[in-house]
Amino acid sequence: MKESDIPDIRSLPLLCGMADENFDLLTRAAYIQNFPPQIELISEGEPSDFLHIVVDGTVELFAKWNDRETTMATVRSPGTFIVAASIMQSPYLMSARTLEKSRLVLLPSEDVRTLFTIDKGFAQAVVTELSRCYRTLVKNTKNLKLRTAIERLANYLIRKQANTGSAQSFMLDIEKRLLASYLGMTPENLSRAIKALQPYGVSFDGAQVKISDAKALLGLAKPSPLIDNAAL
Amino acid sequence: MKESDIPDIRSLPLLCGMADENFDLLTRAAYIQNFPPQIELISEGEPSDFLHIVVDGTVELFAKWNDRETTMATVRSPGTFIVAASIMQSPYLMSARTLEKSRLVLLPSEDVRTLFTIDKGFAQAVVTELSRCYRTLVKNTKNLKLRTAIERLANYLIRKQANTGSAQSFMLDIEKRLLASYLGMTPENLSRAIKALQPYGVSFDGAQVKISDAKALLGLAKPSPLIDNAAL
DNA sequence: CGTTCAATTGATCAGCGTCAAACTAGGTGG
DNA sequence: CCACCTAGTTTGACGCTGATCAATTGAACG
Repeated sequence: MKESDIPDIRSLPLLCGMADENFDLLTRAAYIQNFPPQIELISEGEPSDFLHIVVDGTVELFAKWNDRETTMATVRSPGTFIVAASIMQSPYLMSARTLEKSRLVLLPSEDVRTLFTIDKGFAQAVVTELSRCYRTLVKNTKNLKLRTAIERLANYLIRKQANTGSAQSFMLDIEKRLLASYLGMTPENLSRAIKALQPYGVSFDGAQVKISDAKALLGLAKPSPLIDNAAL
Repeated sequence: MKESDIPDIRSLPLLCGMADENFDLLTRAAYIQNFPPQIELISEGEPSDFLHIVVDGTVELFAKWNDRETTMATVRSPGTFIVAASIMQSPYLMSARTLEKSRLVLLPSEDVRTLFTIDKGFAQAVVTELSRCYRTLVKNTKNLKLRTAIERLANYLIRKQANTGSAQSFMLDIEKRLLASYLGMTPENLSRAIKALQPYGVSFDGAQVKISDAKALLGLAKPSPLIDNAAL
């Protein structure tokens, strides 16, 4: 790892509570790397050699069985993945691929386990991050199992609108095919879901979205903090 | 907590690595309780006051939204639930109910967080347990999203058979309606799945199951360690 | 201009839930 | 001993959700 990379990662949630001497130890063992989109970073079944931290970009976690494939979660900076596999010294249960140009830190799993026992701040950060991952997965699963595709889209738009200043109009910042995957549906189905939201005052013009009747959309979406609030 | 309860719980995976003096501290704060079947232990949205440990019995974790309900996981002894919520001081994301007569230990979340910082053995056990919960949820989600109802039943039967000595015939140890819920389907659908397995040499007589052509069943089920192996 | 790939649209189908009805088995009380 | 009740189970009919396949449109780019 180069000197110049260090400031970028010192402040990551997982590492900022760590004692300086331990952080130095870690940086000597860690890698930082840039990846183009659509690169498969890890494959399920492989031994978990590295804990991955997303510094920039987006990574999709997915799983396969018998020629079928499903998206399990999407990790954005500053998230991490495979904390659990690293801790347990067990094989990956999911594969990961970049969705866009991304920058990752790779920490050798062995060092993660060592640091966990010698650095209290890091131990605290690991357990917090692991809890966050667990709860994110629970919320994701609830979203998928309890809501229809249309309801998932409606809630996504409401969250997006809130994140972009609550203006009536805003831009989608990802391709629709990726959005479809992120929402757990096919691109065809997303097209239909978009049309199905028209009666609720939602109109699309390319990547431009306009919500003209927020109340009607809320009535359909029925957002719940126990599913939609990322901070919880 | 009574003196007589202590031996039962000293050896639980979450507690056995703990220093004696810390364990004593904990037992003075913890509760141990028996519950009849079908009792709702916690409800999603409530503050997470206690970490729960299943000493005996079975607990179902489920979630609701907008009058719909879905099973998220099933916890058997010696499992735990709501570790993540306890650590994060966040509200429960799932509700829990007993499926059968069960015996639980309740540890106040505040003590869990305190002990985590002062007892290394406990910290290690917590992070291991949390990782296990996470990975169990991932496997569960893969099972549900990648397999059809029939395939899930086939894999369940194969696992069950292995657990009961690999005999050709064995008994289901739970009601079919509970099995249906555990496998993420309706009782009606389970009935149909059972019939659909007949061509693969599986016959039911009440709770008695007979697998006459294990090879055919395996060909359908295609079990994978990354989904079906509880130890991974 | 063609080439390419995303996005849309329509037709069709598989999986599974819902509803209602029939069937079964295990108790209970006359 | 039998009629009756209840709850779990099974069966059939039906509909909804969403995937798949194929064809078309649209937009970006060399």
